[in-house]
Amino acid sequence: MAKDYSLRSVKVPLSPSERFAQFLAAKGKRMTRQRQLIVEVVFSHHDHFDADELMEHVKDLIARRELSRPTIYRTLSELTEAGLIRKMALAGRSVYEHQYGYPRHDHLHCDVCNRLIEFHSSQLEQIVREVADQHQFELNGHRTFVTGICADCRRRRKP
Amino acid sequence: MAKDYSLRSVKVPLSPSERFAQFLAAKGKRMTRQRQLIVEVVFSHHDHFDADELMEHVKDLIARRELSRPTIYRTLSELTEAGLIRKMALAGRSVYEHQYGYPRHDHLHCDVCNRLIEFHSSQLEQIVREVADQHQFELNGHRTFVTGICADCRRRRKP
DNA sequence: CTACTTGCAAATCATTTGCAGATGA
DNA sequence: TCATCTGCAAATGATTTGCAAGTAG
Repeated sequence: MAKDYSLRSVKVPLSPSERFAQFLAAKGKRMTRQRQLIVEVVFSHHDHFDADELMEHVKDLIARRELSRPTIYRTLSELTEAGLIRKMALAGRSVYEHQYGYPRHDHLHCDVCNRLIEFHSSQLEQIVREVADQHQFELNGHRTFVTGICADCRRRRKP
Repeated sequence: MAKDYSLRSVKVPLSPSERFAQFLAAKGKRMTRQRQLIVEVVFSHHDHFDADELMEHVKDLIARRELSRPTIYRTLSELTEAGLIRKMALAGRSVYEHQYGYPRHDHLHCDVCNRLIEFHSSQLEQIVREVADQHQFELNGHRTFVTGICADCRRRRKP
């Protein structure tokens, strides 16, 4: 079920769910049926998603009350805390993406179709390092969103 | 009442309130006492702020019911639409900053004290142009947030 | 005049929390 | 066993909306 990966994945020693189990154990927390399920769904395809989109993927389970909204929100927080996924604030709601096993990157955001396109630039990273340095800033990371209109939407607009 | 401006301002033909009046007129809208007041408060000092902080600046007016929360929200949207201010999603809530009469810039965000520090890098802008180009993306703008720990907080931590 | 605005109260919307029963180590 | 979970229902908190009364042009 290969998707349109714009960046390659990175080899990791543990699967996301193993890595999550490890994180939970270190915190005295447990790997439950629900948490297991959520990691698997989240990592079953590379995509940007929000809580509602994830909800959509498991709506039958929710209907069967084998999973609930609060648990999804709770688990997304834990996955974020564990560094498996990354949370970003985009137009009101929270959007998540894979972080574990996936290289650092930034985003192009299409104002028309709302799509997020990934890119990586080591020059950009270099500049960020320099700027942090100039401000005696202890660098943790950065996020760049480039906004505009994607190639597809441009074509669609000017036929 | 000079603040710690990290970037210079830019000459503009109209004051923010004049510019706003013009925008409103073009839309068949009116310059009211409340809208006038809000532009003035917003542009009375250069700062990043959210709706609540603005509320705080005018709490006496709200108490006297010369102004209300909904009007503040409504006006912030209009100011954003008019391009006078810029809205950014930061940790849950919306944060605003001046755009009119103020040069483009990006931000360093301190994870400890939450402060936003502005910087400008034409190299960064150049890279963004190149990336957009490579993706046949019609560039509108970009936002970069560099996260980490600011100089003050580092000093405070390691004495 | 009269369409645009405002404050108020109530509605939204996404997300969070308290709690009693269920369950993983 | 029993502390950690879960689903439920209700709470939150920021922002938005419907509406009757006020006001700018």
